[in-house]
Amino acid sequence: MAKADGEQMGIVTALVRVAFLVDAVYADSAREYGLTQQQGQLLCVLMPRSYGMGELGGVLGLAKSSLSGLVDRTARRGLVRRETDAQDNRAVRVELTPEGSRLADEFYAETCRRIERLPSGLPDAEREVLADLLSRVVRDNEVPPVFMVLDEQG
Amino acid sequence: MAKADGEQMGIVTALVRVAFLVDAVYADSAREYGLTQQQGQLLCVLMPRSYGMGELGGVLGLAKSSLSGLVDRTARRGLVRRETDAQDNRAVRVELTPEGSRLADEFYAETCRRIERLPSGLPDAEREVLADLLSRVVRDNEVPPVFMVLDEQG
DNA sequence: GGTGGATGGTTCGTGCTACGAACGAGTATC
DNA sequence: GATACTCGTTCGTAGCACGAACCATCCACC
Repeated sequence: MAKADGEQMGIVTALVRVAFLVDAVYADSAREYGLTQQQGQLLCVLMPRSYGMGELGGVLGLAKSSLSGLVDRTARRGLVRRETDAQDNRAVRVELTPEGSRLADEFYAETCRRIERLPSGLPDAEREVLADLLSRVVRDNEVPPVFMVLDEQG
Repeated sequence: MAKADGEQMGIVTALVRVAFLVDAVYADSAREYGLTQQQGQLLCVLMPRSYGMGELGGVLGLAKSSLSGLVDRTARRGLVRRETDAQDNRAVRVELTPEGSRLADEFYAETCRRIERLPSGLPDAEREVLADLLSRVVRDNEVPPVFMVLDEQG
């Protein structure tokens, strides 16, 4: 059943291609702030609060050693720091530095502007439907909070 | 306006989190076939036809040097090969080997199965709406064919 | 209190991946 | 024939991924 403006792709192809698109926009936005995609992602996750390494690894889907490296490199940039956990001397909590928080805010805001443009060809009502359907997919699949909901900011 | 099962996130957050989800599933699927995400992506792009390096770089969004490296590593695996372009001796065309084609088919089929499960919590009608809306976002943003539409296969 | 297992995180080794600059071979234009 | 441009590779560099091994700390059990 071809649509007027070309054959419709299935849900699978549409999801993969949209993911590719979002990744590209996200990576371009990060690059503007001198960040890699992974560093940007780390900063975004840390915006609401600090995380332990175990939980952070779970959210980002990274092996422990990968996360140690990512935190090392980002800490070396002065954007995050490790604090000893008062309740468990084995653990550390990772949090944004003031510089990291400032950069995260700017990166997050700019990334929101860019991502927001992607569905701008849809009428408002359809964009609302899209947001609802995608939100339910996110919830059904228990996607971790890799990007803040807009009103979560301080 | 909170939904019954939690506050709805905006379109931006939903898009980013869905992309994160799809990426994770795609990477897991690739790993099952001994592929990295980028190698899997390369194989998928090459399924319909061969590509020149310039065009391939454009589709995948990679620098020329990055693509040379990716093709090198994948060729070393015996999954792709370079052919001299008959019309331009500077150029090469990259195509799947028989082994690469076989692996690409399996990887693609399995990835389709896994991605197809993601929106399975939605009723059929809503999934159809989601496919339509996402397809339009893909078209509006001129996303390159990084993943085949299902009926394109031979 | 001592012991053993589990947990939290780091280091190491290895390979993949990204980019810009520079380069060589081939093509197109004058 | 000379020059500019194109195509793709190589080089140098840095980031990033994982599993194995390790060390320090915590907790349960005796």
